[in-house]
This record gives sequence, structure tokens and C-alpha cells, in this order.
Amino acid sequence: MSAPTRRERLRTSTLSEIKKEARRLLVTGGPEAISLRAIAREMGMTAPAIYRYFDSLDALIEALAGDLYVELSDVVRTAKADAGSDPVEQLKAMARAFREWSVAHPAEFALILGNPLPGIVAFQENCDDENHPGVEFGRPFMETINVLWLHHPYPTPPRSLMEERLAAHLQPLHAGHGEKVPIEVAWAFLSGWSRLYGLVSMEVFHHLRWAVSDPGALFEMELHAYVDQFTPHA
Amino acid sequence: MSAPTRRERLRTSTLSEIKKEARRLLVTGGPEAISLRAIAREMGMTAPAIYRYFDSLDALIEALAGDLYVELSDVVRTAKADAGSDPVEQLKAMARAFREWSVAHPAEFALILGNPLPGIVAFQENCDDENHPGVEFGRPFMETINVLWLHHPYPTPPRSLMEERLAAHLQPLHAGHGEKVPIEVAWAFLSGWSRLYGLVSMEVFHHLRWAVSDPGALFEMELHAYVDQFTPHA
DNA sequence: TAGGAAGATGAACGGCGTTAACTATGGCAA
DNA sequence: TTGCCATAGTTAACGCCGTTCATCTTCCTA
Repeated sequence: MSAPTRRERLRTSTLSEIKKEARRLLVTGGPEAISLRAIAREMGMTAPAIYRYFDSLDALIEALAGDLYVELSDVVRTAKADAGSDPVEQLKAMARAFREWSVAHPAEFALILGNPLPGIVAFQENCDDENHPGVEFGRPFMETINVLWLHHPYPTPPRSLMEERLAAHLQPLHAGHGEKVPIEVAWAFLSGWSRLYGLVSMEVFHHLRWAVSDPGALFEMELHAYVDQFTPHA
Repeated sequence: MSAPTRRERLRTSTLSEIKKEARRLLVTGGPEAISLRAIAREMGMTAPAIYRYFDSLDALIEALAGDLYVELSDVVRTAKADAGSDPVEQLKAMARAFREWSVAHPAEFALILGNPLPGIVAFQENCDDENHPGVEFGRPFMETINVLWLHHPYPTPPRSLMEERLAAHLQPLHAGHGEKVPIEVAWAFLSGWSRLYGLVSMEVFHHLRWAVSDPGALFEMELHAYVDQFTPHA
């Protein structure tokens, strides 16, 4: 726990400058515009020097993806914290925060939540770790839905269906989020997340252009329909 | 309407061989593995020769994407035709066919339904044409949901919400599918398609690995939940 | 049968990731 | 203070890539 030496300070500074430049390229030219030579050029260095900091371009991209996951997780977590104490409002705030970040950062979204590049595949491999960024990202959603379930149960598919189709295949989720996640919570989470992801992903990738001129409005409608299942009806 | 000349026959044959080879590269190495030089090498040609057939690599990829859209549309249409006359069964068959094609052809899925490459962006631009492959792909879904709605209305979000959030922004959809699509059908289609897309996309891109070991089972459960809304309950 | 269009070629330009050999430098131990 | 060595950075090179240009061959047609 000693103060970092001068060498160490320089090293971490260069390291983050590399990633900053990589992100700039990502934003301006998409994932495949990230190149060691362009990064080095912009930094006044030569490309091979970067190999002192990353094993390969893929490793750099993987590290960048990790950072982005953390950034997105923070955005979502902050939105939840600012949303008051009503779990339904928390859920809406998190979903909106996720969409807004994604729409505002399409290239970053593409990198971590789109078609995985070679460098990203490895990133997804060991996600059974409970500290993996992906797991961390899902946690606030899971917790909120858990609160909702404990507060007043919402309708779910028949238990028999959930047992057969879901409970038998949840080892990875339990590894990250603990064994005590009720099957109903796991269902509501996965069902909701896939809807959220589908909608946002289609908007970010312009796969809704042919149908709708204001994806944000469609999102709000679907969000309304989703949280509606959690509010008991007369 | 005359018989194709020898030149023309050779040309179309070379053209489709190029695309065949491009797809082989796509499948074995992902979208960014498609390269003119590799295609030419495999065909016993040199790279510049391909410029007689396509303006650029991006144009080739765009053409390939068009073919793949048609292939996927055919798969879905065939599944519908083989599913009998019950619209709910038709819907399930189409959804399953979509998933199966996607899981079996992850690289192709990534190309046409994932993070758009530069060459794909142009492909998405003029999708207000009613013959655009994307519109064509959605048509059998839309038609089936339309039949369901006419047969016996299913529950929807409040009309006021649909009017405000959806009806005002449906010009593109109406351009492709006609003005007469009821708002309830548009809603059920978009809602269902985004769920289907989200789930399949996450499975294909391995974004469910951290949660579920058998995405197919989750898919079946969600499909069940989705079509359930179309079957009137006592 | 002459000529022009279409198909294909080789060379070249600038870009890329990556490796290898080499140089300069900062910080620590003797 | 001196000597050393790990660390950071360099240049040069290899083999990919898309693309352009000038050139050559082949086929079809007028």
C-alpha cells in the first residue's frame, strides 16, 4: 500500500491515454476503426510501443470493453439511486438510463453488447465470476425485481413451465447472483432484459427505421407495458 | 426476353461464385474476414478482377446481405406454409424457424441483423420501399398477426397510449405494409418482434452465457408467453 | 475481318497487426 | 558515485488488406 513510484504513475497515465485514444477512434469510426498505428500516431509514438502495455489489439479492445461495462453499470446504478424508493420507478429509471446511454454511445454499445469481435469473445468466456462486469451490470435490475417479487408477487408463466424450461438451466445465473434467486425473479429479469435489449439494440443499429420514426416513443410504450405487470390490477 | 448469351452466363456464374466464396469466408471467419484478395485467391483470380463485378468490398457485402435476407425470408415463409391453418401455430413455427436459422448461421445473422458494417448502412437507408428485403421479411409475421386481430381481438396497451406513442410515428411501416394496418396489429408486431429479436440476438452473440445454459429452453418459454396473449382466456 | 468492349493481370500506394533487433533512459544496489 | 538492468521506445521488415492504373488478352459484333 505504498505510494506509486514515478514509473508507475507514468505507466498508468500512458495506459489510460491509449484507451482514451482507442475510444475516440471507436466513436468516430466504429469498432474496426480502432488501430494500434492510429492510436500511436495520435499519441506521437510508434505502434510497437503499445505492445509494452497490451499483448495485442484484441487485448486492448477487451480492456476497453471492460471499462465501458463499468461506465454503463455506473450510469444505471446512479439512475436507480436517484429514482427514489419505489421499485417500479427505479426499474423505469434504470431502463431509461440504459437506453439513453446506448443511443448516445452507439459505437460503445456495439462493442460491448453487439456482434462480438474476436477480442470480445474471450471477454465473455469467464463470466461465471460474480465480479464479472456483465454480472455486475445486471445486478441492480435483479435486485429491484427481487424486491418487487417479495413485496407483492406478480403473474408469471405456469410454475411447471418455469421449472422445466428455466430452473434446470440456471447454473450460470446462480453462480453470479447466488443460489437464492427465486425462479420467478429470474424469469422476470430475463424476460424483461431480453425485451429491453431487443428494443434498444434495434434502435441503436437502425433496425427499426423501416417501421417507426420515433423509437423513443415505442420504447416508452413498451416500458409502460413491461412495468405494468408488476403493478397489481383490480 | 431472349436467351442469355454466353458472356452473360459466364458473368452471372462468376458473380455467384464470388458471393459463394464471400459467404464461406463470412462463415469461417466472421464479417471482417471477407476480403477481396482471399476471395480471388480461392477462385484462382486476382483481386482487382472482382472490381468488374462489384464497385467495392462494401458493395459486395451489401449484395450478400440482400441474398441472406431473401434466404431467411424464405425459411420463415416456408415454415409458415408448413404450419397448417392455425395462426398461433403459424406464429410459433415462424419464430422457431427464425431462431433455428439464426443459431445455425450466426455469422450471417451478425451480418444482416447485428451491428451494421459500413456496407450495410447503405442497405438500411432506402427501406421505405415495399419490396425491400427487410420489409419482405416482416410481412408474414405482420399478416399472421393481422389475421389474429381480425379473428378475435387480443388485449393491448390502452388506446390512448398507442395513439400517442405509436400511431404518430408509423409512417415508415405504413409505407411498406400499407395504410390499413390497425394500430393494434402494429403494436403486437413490433412488441413481439423486439422480444424475438432480443432473445435470439442475445443467444447468437453469447450474451446469455452468464445466465442460462440452454437458451433454447428460455426461448420456448418466452414464445409460449408471447403467443399466450393471443389465445383468449376464460 | 477489324475494332472495340469486357475480363483479367501485375505493379504500386498507403494502410494494417505483429515480430525482431536495437537504443536510450530511469532507478536502484554496490 | 558508479555500474547495471529492467523498462520504454525506436526502426525495419513481413505479410496481409482495399484500391487504382496501365496494360494485355479474349470474345463478340458490326
